[in-house]
Amino acid sequence: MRGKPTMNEVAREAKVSLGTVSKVLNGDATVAAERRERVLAACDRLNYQRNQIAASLRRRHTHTIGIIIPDILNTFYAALVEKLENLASAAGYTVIIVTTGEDPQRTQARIGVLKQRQVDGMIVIPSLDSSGLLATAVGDDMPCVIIDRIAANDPYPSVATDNVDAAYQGTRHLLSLGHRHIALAVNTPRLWNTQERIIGFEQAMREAQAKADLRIVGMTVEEAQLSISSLFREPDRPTALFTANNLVTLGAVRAQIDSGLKIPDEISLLAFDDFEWLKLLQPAISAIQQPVDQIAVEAWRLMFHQLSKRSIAAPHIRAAAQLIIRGSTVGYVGAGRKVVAL
Amino acid sequence: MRGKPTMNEVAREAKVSLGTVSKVLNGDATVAAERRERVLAACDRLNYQRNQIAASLRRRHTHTIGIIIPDILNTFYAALVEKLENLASAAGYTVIIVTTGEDPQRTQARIGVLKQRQVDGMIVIPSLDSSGLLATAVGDDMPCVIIDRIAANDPYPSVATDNVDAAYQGTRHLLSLGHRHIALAVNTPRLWNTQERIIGFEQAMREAQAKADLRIVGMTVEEAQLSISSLFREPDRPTALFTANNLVTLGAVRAQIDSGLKIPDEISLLAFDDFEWLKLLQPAISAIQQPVDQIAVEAWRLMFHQLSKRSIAAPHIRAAAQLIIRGSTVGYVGAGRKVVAL
DNA sequence: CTGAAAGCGCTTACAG
DNA sequence: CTGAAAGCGCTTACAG
Repeated sequence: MRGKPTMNEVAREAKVSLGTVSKVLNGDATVAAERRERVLAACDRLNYQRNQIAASLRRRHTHTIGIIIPDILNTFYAALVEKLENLASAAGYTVIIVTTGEDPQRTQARIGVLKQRQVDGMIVIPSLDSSGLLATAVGDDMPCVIIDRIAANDPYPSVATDNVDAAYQGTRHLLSLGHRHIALAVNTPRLWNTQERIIGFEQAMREAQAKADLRIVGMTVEEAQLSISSLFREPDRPTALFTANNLVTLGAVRAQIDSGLKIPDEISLLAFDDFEWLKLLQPAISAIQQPVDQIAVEAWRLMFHQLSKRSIAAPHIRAAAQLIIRGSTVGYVGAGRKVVAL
Repeated sequence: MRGKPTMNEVAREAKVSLGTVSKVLNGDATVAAERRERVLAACDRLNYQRNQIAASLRRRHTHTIGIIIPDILNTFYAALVEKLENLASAAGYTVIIVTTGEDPQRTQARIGVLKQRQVDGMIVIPSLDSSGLLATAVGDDMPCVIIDRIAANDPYPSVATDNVDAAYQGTRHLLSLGHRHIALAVNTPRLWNTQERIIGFEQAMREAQAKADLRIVGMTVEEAQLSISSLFREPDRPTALFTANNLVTLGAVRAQIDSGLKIPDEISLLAFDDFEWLKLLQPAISAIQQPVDQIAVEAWRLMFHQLSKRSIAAPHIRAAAQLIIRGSTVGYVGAGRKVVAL
């Protein structure tokens, strides 16, 4: 075997025409059984592998989907990607993953390479501040679905957690424990999903007439750690902290270790986003678990419908999150901290 | 703008020939400055994006690299991928990531799709039991580099942590604390990197004439947890546990929580593979940190040399790991446990 | 049911 | 320095 065999060589080997080989490889039923066998045997003998690039050029689609995420090291995105890859793969699609690092420039550049590679569609988690250029960068003849970070004016179908409700339920849980002063630590209100979490939080606090303490702590773990450390040092600090995403949670746990504050006695902690290691901490950290599988499934469905030019009934999907109660949010007894302080 | 503009349309717009457009877009210097400008302006006006599929078909390479890993949710692999993606991207390559889930069948299938997609090369972490079919699946005209899980008979260049030395150093550290009975918990000796870690461990133990206690605990966190839980219940259990990879570490920490054993007083813990959350546990867990960045850099270099048909001087690279000492491995005082038991 | 031929959108000798 | 033409390896009307 010298070089890769072409379809032409298979045709010669099987003593049929090039078009016939193509047809049997594409499952066209109009080929006589006997010739089909000859073709299959020839493919086998030559160890033939079809050149998808040539097929793609001719067919004018590549069976490739671009996935655009901020960062593959964030396990929330990694979980989404893993699920999407399986879904796509099962449907005969392959996936190209690119990361933006929250950089609008890089986002635009990566979208460009995806378009040059002629992806059939894109599934994107917009990077910070990129929602403006998204529509022009992606274009309007490109099937696209937005996940997780949805903006009000996105022209594409979308699927995300019902953030307002999730934050509302989480806050209600904290309130039910007797907390009256709760801080919500968020990365930045410039992200729509964060804004929604703020809305849910503030609504629950307003209804309970409790003190809503909103803290903007930054996009990185280090920034969050610093900011939350100083929050913990405030004389009138909250009795419960609700962290609005996984990076902030990481910062909060670090800050808690620095401060020596006891969980849940001195500070209750509730995390948005659930992870394996939250269960390993002592006490384990309560969390809002986002419906990652469901988001991936719906996103793929939305994508697949667009690829097949089928119409989409409900193009904006919100999936319910789940509150998981662990040791970090139990047994707060109201003014317990003050009693201890006496 | 209707449909995507082709290079032909750009040529017409710029009033030059098709070949001239191709030349300026490919940086060919033999085009008069004035015509070059016209072409660039036309590209701009039409918002032209080159069709890479067509270019790839003609050029007979795609500037695409396949990356084959067991699992994207494992942060060790994710970190490798992230680094490799950046390196490749900087060199004008795009990357297709596929996962094997440790399944040889799936590995073979995924390699097949990568070949059909005409990737220029593959960087692979072989899945369990796949090293036999790897050479035949990949073929010998495909540039390939193996990382992390190297087998003795791999015909490709490779880069990995110096596992023997890393395990040796880790074991020496435990011995220096006074431990005489140490268990090494491994996933499976069918993996070459695991075998190497066993060798380093056993060598250090032999030299110290201490009791080497090798435990095979399985590939999943759940299996490891079960197996280590029962280890912890043995009357004559070891005073230190060395976990040979990150999944086993996860199982060990779960088992430790179940057992209520105190770290480091009742059991010292040293982990192969370092992670953010190991620092957040109380006490923090000591770890062997693999040189992820260096592995990625060397792997890319090896790949790039093959792509450019340059010769490779040292095709089998071993990079040194680093021992990071934290609270889980301090102050063991020899027979301390027995004293407490009196 | 079968094969000859056109064409997908580029790159690349080649002749001028 | 420029353009006309061949060709990358397929798929797909089309005529038979």
